Amino acid sequence: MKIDKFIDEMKKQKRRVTPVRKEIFEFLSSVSSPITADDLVKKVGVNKTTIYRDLDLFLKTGFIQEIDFGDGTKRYELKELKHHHHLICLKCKGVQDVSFDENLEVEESKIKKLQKFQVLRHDLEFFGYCKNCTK
Amino acid sequence: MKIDKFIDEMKKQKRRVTPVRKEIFEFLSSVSSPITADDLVKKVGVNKTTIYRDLDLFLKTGFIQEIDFGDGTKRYELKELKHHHHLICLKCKGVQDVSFDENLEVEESKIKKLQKFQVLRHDLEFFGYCKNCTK
DNA sequence: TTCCGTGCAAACGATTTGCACGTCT
DNA sequence: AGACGTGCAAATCGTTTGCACGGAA
Repeated sequence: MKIDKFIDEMKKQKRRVTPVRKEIFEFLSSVSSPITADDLVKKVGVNKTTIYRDLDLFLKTGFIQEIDFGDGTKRYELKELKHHHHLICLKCKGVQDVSFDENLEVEESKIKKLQKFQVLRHDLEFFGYCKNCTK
Repeated sequence: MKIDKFIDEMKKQKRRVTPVRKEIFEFLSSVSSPITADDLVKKVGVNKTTIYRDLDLFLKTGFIQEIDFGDGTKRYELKELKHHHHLICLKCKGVQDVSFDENLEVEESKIKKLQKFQVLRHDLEFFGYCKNCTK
């Protein structure tokens, strides 16, 4: 997402576009894998309370999404165009994206029908070894 | 799983089958949704350090699996016969199981071929509203 | 003036670690 | 004896809260 669109959207939602928020957004734009709050603290050099609060705001306003790899630390990435999942390397901890041509909607409609459960979203992560770590 | 099989397997792996471990196992057998370490502390009445250590052991020995719903607390359940996923209600926090007839192996082999990533396992959770909470 | 954004310190909740003691083999 | 199991207190780590200050609308 372009920073201009971010600014417009923030203004539309009556949120202040501060230098700190721009920096957080820019850093999120620059990375290719989900990052932790602590990554942001180190890179942006802002108090962690602010980082957590701004991440919270970005979640509410829909700019980012939260991902949980099950290691006790939440990660965040820009909510981009395409719905995708993650391949997480158990050795080097690297992350790649993967998208399916065929998605899980078929399963979700079955769930709705058979179990009367209304699915809003799903999280799917794959764990294993990446190209470099397989050897 | 029957307690006898648990005992046999523990012995086979040269682990001691203590009263505490039996209780933990029994409680895990009795519940229908994944439980937290704290649930066990309350129910079994054992020190939390012991709970965490025995859960760790059970993970290593393969009796249980860890599930992360992204709420900052890990949950555990017996590793049963059938691979399944969870439907998590955002309102009442209830959990149901769901299994697919068709699994994700097709996708996993594609991942292996296209991205040279060796998938060992995946985690898939669905979030939404259960029957009662939908109204 | 009244929100809103930020920083700092303290609080919190889940999990882990260090150490002492007890128990099974 | 020696390895393993448990309890207790303290430490750690990620995240949240309370409060004060400063700036923008």
